[in-house]
Amino acid sequence: MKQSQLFTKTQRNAPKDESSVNAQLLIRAGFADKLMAGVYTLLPLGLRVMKKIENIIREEMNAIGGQELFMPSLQPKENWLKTGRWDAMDDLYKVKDKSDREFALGPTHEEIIVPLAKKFVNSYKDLPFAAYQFQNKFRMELRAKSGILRGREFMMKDSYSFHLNEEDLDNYYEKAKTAYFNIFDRAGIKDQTYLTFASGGTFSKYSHEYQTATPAGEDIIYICGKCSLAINKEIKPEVETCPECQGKDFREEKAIEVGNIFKLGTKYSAPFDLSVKDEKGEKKTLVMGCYGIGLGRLMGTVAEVYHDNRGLIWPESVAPFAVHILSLNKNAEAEKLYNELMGKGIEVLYDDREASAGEKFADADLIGIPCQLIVSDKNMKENEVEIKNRKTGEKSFVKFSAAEIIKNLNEKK
RNA sequence: CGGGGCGUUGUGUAAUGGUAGCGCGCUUGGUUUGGGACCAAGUAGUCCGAGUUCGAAUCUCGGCGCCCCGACCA
Repeated sequence: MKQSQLFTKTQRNAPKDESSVNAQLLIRAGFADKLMAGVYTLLPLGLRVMKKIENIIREEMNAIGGQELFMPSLQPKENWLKTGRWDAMDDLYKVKDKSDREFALGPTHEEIIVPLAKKFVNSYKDLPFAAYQFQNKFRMELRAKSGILRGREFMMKDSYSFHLNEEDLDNYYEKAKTAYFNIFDRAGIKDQTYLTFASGGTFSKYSHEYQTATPAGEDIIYICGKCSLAINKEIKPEVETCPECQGKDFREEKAIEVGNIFKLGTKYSAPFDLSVKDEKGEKKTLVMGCYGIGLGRLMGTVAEVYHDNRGLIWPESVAPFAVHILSLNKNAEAEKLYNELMGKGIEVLYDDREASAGEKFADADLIGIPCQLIVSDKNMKENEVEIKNRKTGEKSFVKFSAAEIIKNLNEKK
């Protein structure tokens, strides 16, 4: 994409009403715009990052047999009454239509997927299965905060698995754990993301959170020095030794909860009487698991983990573009290179604006595309392109040819 | 929901009772082009409502909004 065509612009100053790093940088660089507290528009650059994250998650969910679907946000009150959450959940958005009929704006989708499963699942032979979606969730947070990390409307991947018995759930749950680590690995934050014991399991004693250690985190976790499993502060008083390795050595870190998986048991299947006949003809209420990842929160977390004083530094896997061409001259070379790279399927942002070199460098560093290609008269004298790594600042010069550039990029992977 | 802070052009700020000013952006013209260039001329603002006062961005009351701390967060 040509940067001159991009309708968003960078801002030199951070907005005064944002103090979190993720919001300051994402807004300054033109990835997001705040509509109101806890509600953000994703701008073209931000949406590209979100789609990258979404695709990583989709691939990993498909790999463990997840089937993608899409459920509504506007939901009938009756379903929520059935589980008791119409009254019990105080962050539920409730809306009325003209005839005073009430609806919920979905904060999660157990109330929808369980009745849905009931329509199709009749036999133990239909089990197990897992379904997932990417959907905006609505939660009436009393206090939205930390930029895009805690919003009132936010994109979430939620999956639900359905099983005949606990053993089968355990089996799938372990697969989900692995898939989640793959996701955080591919998003570039594996090294600082910890599997964390937390409260909230209705079936097992604990649920599992994926917590990414960063000073911007809202949660406090205790990381076992021996096996790197972590324990959320909310349950630490109950847990003296590491449940995994019996270690007693913990270090405290602030962390962001980027994912959470639960064994739900029959908590939601029972109210809707979601059951099948087993091999002996006996009625069995289904056992469920649920698995969530906040995509916006993941994006914000990556921003918190990867930035410097000049701006964002995206991992290649989630960067809005693979390369950023900075044209410092008025000749046609940069445009040619742009077309050639695009022709080879490379995602390119091309800074073709009438702007000073310094402004282009500053904006490129702010936007944080991992690889900058600098085309200038100086470099063209040698018939070269300068390749600059956003993260390390390392520069290399290669022949002015798309093939040479691609070769160089591949060598660095 | 409790506590604290804040609300001035698109954005960041100054003006503490007396002419709403500055940087950036944007527009026009010209000169520039390897780390947010320069000159000139323009553009645009006191969150909303009430009150005090000769006079309110400034003081008072109410509302709305935003940020931070806490509580809350299947």
